[in-house]
Amino acid sequence: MTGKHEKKTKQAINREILESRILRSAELVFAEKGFSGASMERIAELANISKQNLIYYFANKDLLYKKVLQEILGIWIDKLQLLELSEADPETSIRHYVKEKMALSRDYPYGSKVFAHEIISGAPVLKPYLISDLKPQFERDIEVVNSWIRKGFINDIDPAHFFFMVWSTTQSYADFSTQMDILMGQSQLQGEGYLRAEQAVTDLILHAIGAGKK
Amino acid sequence: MTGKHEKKTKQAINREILESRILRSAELVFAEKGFSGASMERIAELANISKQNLIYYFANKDLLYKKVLQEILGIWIDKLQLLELSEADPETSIRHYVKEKMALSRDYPYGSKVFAHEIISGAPVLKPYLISDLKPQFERDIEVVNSWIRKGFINDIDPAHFFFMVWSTTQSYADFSTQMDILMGQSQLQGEGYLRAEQAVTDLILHAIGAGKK
DNA sequence: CTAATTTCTTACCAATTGGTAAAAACATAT
DNA sequence: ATATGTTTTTACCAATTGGTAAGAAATTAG
Repeated sequence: MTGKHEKKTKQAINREILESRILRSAELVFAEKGFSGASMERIAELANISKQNLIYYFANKDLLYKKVLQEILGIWIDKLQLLELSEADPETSIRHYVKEKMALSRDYPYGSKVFAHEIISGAPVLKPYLISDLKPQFERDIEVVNSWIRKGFINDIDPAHFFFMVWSTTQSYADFSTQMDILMGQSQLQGEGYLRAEQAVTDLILHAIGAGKK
Repeated sequence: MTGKHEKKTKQAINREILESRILRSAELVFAEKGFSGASMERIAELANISKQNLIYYFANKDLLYKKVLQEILGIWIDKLQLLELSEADPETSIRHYVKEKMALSRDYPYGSKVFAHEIISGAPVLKPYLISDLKPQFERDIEVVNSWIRKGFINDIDPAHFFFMVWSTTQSYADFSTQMDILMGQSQLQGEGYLRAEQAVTDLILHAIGAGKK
């Protein structure tokens, strides 16, 4: 009745801990260097184990990379299809959507960067997923926006390009944080500053589509 | 009187041709793999010369990478500071700015990707330039936008975040083209389709700041 | 035509890469 | 306590990496 965790041995517990520590290290290294630039040695070093021991847990680099991408996607998939609640009015939906996306950029910046490297490099690993999972969802979301337009809730915008704008803008707070930190000063994007960013982005996007003016 | 090209030997001409062929090849490889993932061998292969011969023209990988970045920046710097013409009204200025940025993404997609890899990786090479060149220009441009706000030409937006939105949106048409091609179909972003993208982005951005409504 | 210079090729090389094989150390179940 | 896994270490290795050194080939200048 207690699920599958009746008997968790010391080994099993340590394994979980170590595997997630490895995945975090891998995420960091892949975020900084991309797939080809990342080295197993460096990932092992960050996880405080030997390279051979790393390979014991993740048999090869491709597999480790896929696991990292998979983990990120697991988190993103939910949040990326927020327009499920299509019955809500545009302003509420979009506010929620942008907030969630900005939270992802703040809370999982390394994942976002791994993702960005992968797409920029031509999505060699992610392409199948983009086709099978993201595309249908994208088309559903476009339909939601189109219905808003038909009902006169928002301007007659191009939904696809609108989504591209929202994605790239929100994601840039993770991917291009280096540039932003330099231009604004690092402190400007921490804590309260990040809230201000969220507010600014939300306002710009709501105005862009003419939402909330009935 | 004819400048410095009175006597261009066959060698000098070939050198120029070959060097730019190498730089184009390098741009491509760096765009796909980032700095660490790119190999001199692969760059040489694309340029149809031997690795050793490549090294004869560009003594090492760091130097070649810097040259590629430098070349891109040379093109970008001009176009990135379009708000020089601050006497023009906001709508005209922004239309021009977005058009130029979209043109850069279309005409120099590889350069844009190299740039993106570099920034995502923490801008190890570009950081000094960002501080010394981009930042002052950024602050001037922010002042221009602020003056528009004071004059009541546009909404009371946050200029910094507005620029981040314009940059990330326009640049994503180069960096994330793989994703867009999958979602929209490749043909949708070629020729006429790209013009539609430009129009959509311009409209969204103009509405976002409330320009052109006097 | 010859000497000087530039370009390209051949032959290497040390360091790093991802990965294998096997035995030692450790933990668990009976 | 011992047999049975599990985890970690030690010892390698072939392939690729960026880069050097030196000579051959081609071009240019005098």
